[in-house]
Amino acid sequence: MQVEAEQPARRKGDETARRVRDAALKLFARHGYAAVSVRQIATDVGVQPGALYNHFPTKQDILRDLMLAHMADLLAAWNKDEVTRSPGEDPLDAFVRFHIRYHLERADEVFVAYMELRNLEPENFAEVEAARQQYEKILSDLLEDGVRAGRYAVADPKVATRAIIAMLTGIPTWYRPGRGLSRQDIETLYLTMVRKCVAPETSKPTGDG
Amino acid sequence: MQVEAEQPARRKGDETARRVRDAALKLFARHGYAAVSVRQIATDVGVQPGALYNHFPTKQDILRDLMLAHMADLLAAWNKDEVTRSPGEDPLDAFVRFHIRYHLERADEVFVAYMELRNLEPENFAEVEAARQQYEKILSDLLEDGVRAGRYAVADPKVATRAIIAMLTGIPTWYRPGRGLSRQDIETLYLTMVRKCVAPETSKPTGDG
DNA sequence: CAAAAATAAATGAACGATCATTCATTTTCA
DNA sequence: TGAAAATGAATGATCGTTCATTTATTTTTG
Repeated sequence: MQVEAEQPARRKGDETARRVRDAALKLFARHGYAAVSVRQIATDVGVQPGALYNHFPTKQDILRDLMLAHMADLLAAWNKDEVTRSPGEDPLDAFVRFHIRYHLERADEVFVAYMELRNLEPENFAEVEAARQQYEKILSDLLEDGVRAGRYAVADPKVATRAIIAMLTGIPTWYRPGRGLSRQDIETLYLTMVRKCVAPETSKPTGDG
Repeated sequence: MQVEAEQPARRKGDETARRVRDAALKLFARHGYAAVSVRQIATDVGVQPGALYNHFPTKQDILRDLMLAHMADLLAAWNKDEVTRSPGEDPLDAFVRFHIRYHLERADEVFVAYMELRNLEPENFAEVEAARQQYEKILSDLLEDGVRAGRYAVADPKVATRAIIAMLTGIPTWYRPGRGLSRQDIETLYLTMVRKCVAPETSKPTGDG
């Protein structure tokens, strides 16, 4: 007898693996990888602990899976954004908008990907780190191009990249959609700040010190 | 407050407690609170696990101690900075310089204070959070004053506060003194970016989007 | 100042609980 | 019917913490 309506066409095993990922993501985001037990994940999935090992060899592999998938999704989403967007748009504007939207949509993934780096075994860390650098390179290339073209002015594009990404990635740590500012407000505010930050025509220094 | 009139003078015991804090700070910064065992801390201190409980009632209290002390030190350091600095200096410049210097000097404390918030029990979290908001208020007050005086222009000082602090606090996650840029270089680069970010005279928008 | 009493700190061994993981067996389902 | 999935129980290891006892230091005395 069917307890719940399930999609009969879908392979059940894939379904469980997906639910493991979902449960682990939420638990890791809330409590941290090291503080979450395999038993907690299993309980959330509604299964015995041993059953998880039909889908993931170890707890570490669940984390690895989540983080690599996140980085791959992020890069894929950027590539898709690049081809979809209107050709005249300023690349930095596009990046900022993309980054904010993606990071607000996938807050848990982003949070885990940042916080749990140190809990990755070395080889897994190296993979994730490579993807992270790939993503950073998008912005720094874009800044370097803009500097060459005279559209932006930054003394050190690599440092500016770090600064901008830190600024944007910090948003999900405090912003909760639905109360106060809208997503659009956030986009506008940060877009303005980032633009000014790299603007070629500096306003004069405050000059009273 | 509580009346602790008789202070038992400085004893050797304080020394062990200090070593526990030092060891715990380094271990928590490197591996995370949840991933570090009391036994590891005791080993680093050079003592048996049970001996730690002569100085801290629980593992949680070690974390609480580290985080509250960090926040208190941070606020105290700012107050000291405020009275020491030259009176003509722009307050935002002073804040940025202070924040960068302090956060580069105390990288482990800062990292733990940020990463381990979720491992604090509720009442401990509330205390730390209150101090954090107090520190944020320094910058947002300063921005609001500057906006009123026309020295800065930011649409939302609270958001700008978050953005600037995220940007600056991100520095210790990638910057290692001694190779490449000097601390002075970092200060200059970030000071320039922050100034531009809040500058009252905006350069014209890039205008091709 | 030295002996005795009091206090503090550290030891070493243990506590029950929980950890990630394994596995023989049973259930599920194409 | 056969393979994948889940169970339920167990593994040894490690977790934070406790505790009776020993060792070290400080305070109180004569």
